[in-house]
Amino acid sequence: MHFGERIRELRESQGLLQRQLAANLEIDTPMFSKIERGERKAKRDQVLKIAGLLKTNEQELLALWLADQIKELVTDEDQALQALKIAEQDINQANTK
Amino acid sequence: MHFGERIRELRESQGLLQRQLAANLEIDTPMFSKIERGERKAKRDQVLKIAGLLKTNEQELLALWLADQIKELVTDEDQALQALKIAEQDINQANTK
DNA sequence: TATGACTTGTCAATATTTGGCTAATATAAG
DNA sequence: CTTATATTAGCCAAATATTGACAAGTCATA
Repeated sequence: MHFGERIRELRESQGLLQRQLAANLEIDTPMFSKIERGERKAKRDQVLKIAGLLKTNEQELLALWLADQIKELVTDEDQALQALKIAEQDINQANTK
Repeated sequence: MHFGERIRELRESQGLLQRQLAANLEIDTPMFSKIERGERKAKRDQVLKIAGLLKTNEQELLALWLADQIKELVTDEDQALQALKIAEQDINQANTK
């Protein structure tokens, strides 16, 4: 489940149209469509606005949005999983220190 | 241990100078210095060249280089670890499918 | 002081990202 | 079949980020 899929689910379950959310984000409908399909990446502040508009958890959407970017970064890399492990260790290290 | 630290270790243990490696990469010494200190990010093909010049494992360096970028992407995000988990799951999913 | 290795700060060139526009497609109603 | 509305596709310009070069600085040592 990527970010776009999730916001589409939420949007449709609430009977909202792309153009309504797009208007609130001050972008046009084609751009919003691209974000939902994962063709374009939302900006961080757009994620927060979307969470507000869809009355959902900011944390969940931010996590999906970040995960999309991580996946994008490591796709086609043989060392993808190894790199994730290293990053995780380093972050944990930093947190406990 | 980030990418720059590792290549500095390797370079110094082999008695090489920044300007020697920089010349081989066709960048100037200040740029190489910045890469070692993590102030600038190497490009992927530079990572491979560096591995060759330092006679070391491409995989190890690529993993560190990717990990740096992942960390950069998620620093200051509360959902960093959660996002890493999601990305890991999705990648494993894709691999087994 | 003088030299060599490395670092810092700034700038221009380049590349990437973002968003808007127009047109195309799909779906549903009359 | 036509119309109306929603969504998607493709292209282009504006904004932003990245890359590398250059000049000047620090630091250590002879």
